[in-house]
Amino acid sequence: MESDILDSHGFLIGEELEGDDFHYVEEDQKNENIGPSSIPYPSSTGSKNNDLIRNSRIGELASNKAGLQGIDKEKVKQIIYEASKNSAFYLNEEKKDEALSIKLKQMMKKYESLKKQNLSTINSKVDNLVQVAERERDLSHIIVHIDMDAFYASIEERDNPSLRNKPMAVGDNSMLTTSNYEARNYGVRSAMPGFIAKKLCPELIIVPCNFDKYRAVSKQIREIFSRYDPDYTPMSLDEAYLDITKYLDTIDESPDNVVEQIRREIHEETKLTASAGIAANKLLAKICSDLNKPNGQYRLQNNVDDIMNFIRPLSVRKIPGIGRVTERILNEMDIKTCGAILDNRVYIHQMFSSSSFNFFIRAALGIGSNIVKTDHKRKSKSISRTFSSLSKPDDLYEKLRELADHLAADLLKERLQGKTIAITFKLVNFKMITRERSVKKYIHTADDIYNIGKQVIFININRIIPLQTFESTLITFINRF
DNA sequence: GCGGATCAC
DNA sequence: TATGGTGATCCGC
Ligand SMILES: Nc1ccn([C@H]2C[C@H](O)[C@@H](COP(=O)(O)OP(=O)(O)OP(=O)(O)O)O2)c(=O)n1
Ligand SMILES: [Mg+2]
Repeated sequence: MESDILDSHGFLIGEELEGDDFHYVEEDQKNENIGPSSIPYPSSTGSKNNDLIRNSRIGELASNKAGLQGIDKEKVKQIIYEASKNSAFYLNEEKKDEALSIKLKQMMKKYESLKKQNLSTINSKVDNLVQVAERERDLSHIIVHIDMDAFYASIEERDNPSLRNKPMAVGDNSMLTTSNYEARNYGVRSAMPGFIAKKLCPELIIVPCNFDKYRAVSKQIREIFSRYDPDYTPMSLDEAYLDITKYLDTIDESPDNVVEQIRREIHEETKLTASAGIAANKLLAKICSDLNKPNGQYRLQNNVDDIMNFIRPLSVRKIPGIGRVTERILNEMDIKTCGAILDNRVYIHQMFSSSSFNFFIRAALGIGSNIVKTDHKRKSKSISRTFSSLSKPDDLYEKLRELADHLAADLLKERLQGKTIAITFKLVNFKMITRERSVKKYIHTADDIYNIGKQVIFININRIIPLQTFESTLITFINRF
């Protein structure tokens, strides 16, 4: 029963590794071009379909993250929709949305039947599980999450004062990595195509990425972090967790003052601003770092009452690991806030896997990992490129050759070898196909990668053209030498 | 072990 | 004209 229906959507992504710590991302971006983006949010459902079980990725942008005071969210949605509709990208989003709606309907059937049942026996069992979770609460650490403000954009503004006080974004006409706060007032956001952003804000200035600069600044701020916690955990170029419990023992200062000082040092040494959250664990610190952004900080006291009062009214979407899809699933069950997660714990228990249940409950209780460590072993190394569509096998092989060479060079830098190779194809209709293959011997050379990739292409040639994006990943590592 | 989905930045 | 790149996890087979 656990979660037969909910099949795929993988919740848990971050926290649930929990016992240890969050995941961790190192030196991102290598791409020269422009790069970035992840899961675009494009469109908006300008066309109103009354079906509530539909609309996840469509719209929902104007998240208020930073401003949007004066702007009309509906207008923004409309403009994005007009610019997106009928595009291959948008059609694919609609298709994914449709598939999700079908799953949701199934889930709702189960949910409705649960509501009719007498769950009193389950009830006490679930309450017991909540108590077990509660026992894991640890309020003995002071954890800080630091997050630079509009990171890439702030660096570009710093280095080119003519960009200041104007709506500006970093990327190119195809994709933006981030925008400054002025641009956010127009609805311009990370992972938005530049050409759409310009419809929202015709005066928008778009500057190209300089990843080397961002990496250099990242190095600077990490050095500052190390002064306060040598074991700090970097989560990306602009973000890290620190456990300043020990540091506080060495001085007579409040957590707030220490964090003020960290942010001051960042500003003095980089001329950039950061925001921070201070709380008992990583989950809460992360949520807090967003509250007074930009250039602010927020302290949540290590106190159960304060924590519960803080988390109860929070939208589930604020929980790291609950994204667009999971939010929509929960909303279907009338669960919009963390408090509602607790209220509906029995249903959550019946609807989801036990690990998902634990993840939701812990989040709703404000319980999270407080383990902050630097050590990290990568589990995969990948390279991907998007290009104008290709259909001739030989062209695909040529692309594969380039990627294989590049990947092999990267592997060499870290002396890595692996025994599983994954090739991901993104078709021009944005459908993605992954084919993975394990080999007996560890591989690391460009030729090995190329030869395996070539077979994979050959076997799948009919379903992967015309091709738009090509990605090659090596997994299952051990070190060479 | 594989393939699709989700999530973060 | 045009919707990224990198790394990780979960679920159902
Ligand atoms: N989909 C994304 C999201 C972010 N980034 C890059 C650009 C950002 O500058 C940087 C940090 O991401 P954040 O989510 O912290 O966003 P910002 O720092 O830009 O803004 P803020 O933290 O003030 O909201 O990562 C990216 O390339 N692609
Ligand atoms: Mg940031």
